[in-house]
Amino acid sequence: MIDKLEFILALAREKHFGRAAEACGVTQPTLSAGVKQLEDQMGVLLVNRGSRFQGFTPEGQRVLEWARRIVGDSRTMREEINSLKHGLTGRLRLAAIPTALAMVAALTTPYREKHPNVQFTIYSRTSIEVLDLLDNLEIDAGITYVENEPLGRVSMVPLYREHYRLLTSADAPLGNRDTVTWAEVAQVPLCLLTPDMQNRRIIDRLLKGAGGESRPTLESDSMILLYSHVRTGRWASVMPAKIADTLGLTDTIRAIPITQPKAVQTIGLVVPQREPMTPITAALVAEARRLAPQLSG
Amino acid sequence: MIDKLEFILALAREKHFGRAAEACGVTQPTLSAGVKQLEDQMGVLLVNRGSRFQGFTPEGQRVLEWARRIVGDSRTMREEINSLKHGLTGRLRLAAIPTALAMVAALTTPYREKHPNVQFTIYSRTSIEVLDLLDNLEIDAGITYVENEPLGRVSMVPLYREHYRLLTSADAPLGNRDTVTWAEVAQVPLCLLTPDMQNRRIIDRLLKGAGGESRPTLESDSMILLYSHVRTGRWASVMPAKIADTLGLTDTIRAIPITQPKAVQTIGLVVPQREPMTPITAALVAEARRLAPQLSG
DNA sequence: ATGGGTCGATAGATAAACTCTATCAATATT
DNA sequence: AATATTGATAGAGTTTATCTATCGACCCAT
Repeated sequence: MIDKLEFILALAREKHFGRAAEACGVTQPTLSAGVKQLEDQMGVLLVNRGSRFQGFTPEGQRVLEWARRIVGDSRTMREEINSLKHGLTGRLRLAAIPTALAMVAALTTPYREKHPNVQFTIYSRTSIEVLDLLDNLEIDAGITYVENEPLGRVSMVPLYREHYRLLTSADAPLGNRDTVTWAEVAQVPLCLLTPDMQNRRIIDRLLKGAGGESRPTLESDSMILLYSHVRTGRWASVMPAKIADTLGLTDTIRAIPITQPKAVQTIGLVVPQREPMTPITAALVAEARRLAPQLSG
Repeated sequence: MIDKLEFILALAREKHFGRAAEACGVTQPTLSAGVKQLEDQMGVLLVNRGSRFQGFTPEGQRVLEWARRIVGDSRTMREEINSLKHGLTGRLRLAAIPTALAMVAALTTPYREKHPNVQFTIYSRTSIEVLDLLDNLEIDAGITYVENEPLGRVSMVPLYREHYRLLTSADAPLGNRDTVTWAEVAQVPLCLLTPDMQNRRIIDRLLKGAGGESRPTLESDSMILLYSHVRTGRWASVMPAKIADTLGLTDTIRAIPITQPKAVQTIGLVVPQREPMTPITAALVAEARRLAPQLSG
């Protein structure tokens, strides 16, 4: 029964019988039969079909909600029992927005010291995708902005606040300054994240607010790519202080605080709002709470 | 998978493989195999056996907790989907303490007017049994004392307060009084509920508190039996005002308020503390909230 | 001790279910 | 109109589930 509910979850995120089946490790007829069996048991059509997937019926949407809950609980149960026997083992699946990736190590390192048998899978995703993955039980926790997007049925632990820096070569324009304003930054050609990233949208808003415009010379969804360009000394970028510090400054590259306005965004750990949490997730939340005071600033 | 969890629930309440199997509608080997399969999947022993059931292991107790939740959720899901399609249908299983039985009709009658397709099963049970049945998902709601027993993971809606009356023939001693005290009641030979009923224990306490002793001439677990004896005019009893009124007074039988102390016990509706409730249960809670103000006093 | 009774595990046969491959009909896409 | 994609269906093979019958361990009475 529970595996049939997993079919529903897979169908919800893949919106395609074939791919959903593949994700569940079964063939498409098997998944179709499973969905049909659920429909028979409930006595209601759950999925609108017209030779292709056309979303869920109202009843199907309710079943989907319940499936999230029941499947989640059954996984949590397994994990909890396993922890009772073997201590904390298994895999912690985490997704973080690119600008937060650099601080993930601050969470995983002490975590691993306490629970050496837990393995990690960490995805780099947009803030919206992080919440999606959480909803679909594809990750155990996310690290993202906690203020802007409407958070659904999740709990959050604030971790730190983002302060922005202009990364630029020391001999470039503004390169010798101790602080710069957003208005000044708006004059510089920048390397920025792609617009599907919330960080980019925040920076766009700040630039526009300072009377400038966002016309980045180069866009990417990879922080490493942005940074490697800045390292050449011929490009500039705007990054949160945390990641700028982590990536390390050379003698030629400077990270100049941007003031006026001194923008801050809160980044936090987000986990499904369910009691009790899986032991693996609970341990991460504990770690986040421990870490938050040190990071804050 | 979920049906295996139902095996665990049945085993928890029957404490016997054979009876649990019967309760699940399967044979004993089937239930044994189901439990073993769960144990294999979890990789842990769940049940202590020594040629007979000896309770759950610590892991088994955790699984039991989860089973309550997961099985409950899956039933709620089915019911909710069914309600979406056919309106409120199905069976509302209710258990009430004997002294509250008379007021159940005040709940079921308006309920039935709004939801004519819901059927009722109503058990008369002790207050402890009511909570047990709730825990084991054998009933949807209970009506019992809400103050005395420690209530577990349940929500409650207060319904009314019990005031006690001496039921006695008009020509018996005290029969002509407008009020009596507990001390006086203690002098009368009474018909009372059996001591496993909390109502009896409360009355015992009150009698003892008034310097008397509880030596009922007749005990029964049936209010009808008690009342039929009182109706002969040769017996007396102590009952809550609600039930005395409902049973109806004849010209020869009087229900005399007992004062000093004017004892009151709150009776309420108890339902499993789970969000969301089954539609059938939610409707009952709504009815209870609507009814409570009228009943109070 | 010994024998009847109870309880849960086990074996083997049967029935039910599940899942696969192959294919079809309906709809999109070009 | 030709082709590709999508999900449903048919049929075979396998797995899983359930039953009946029986066994061994334990309990309790004699």
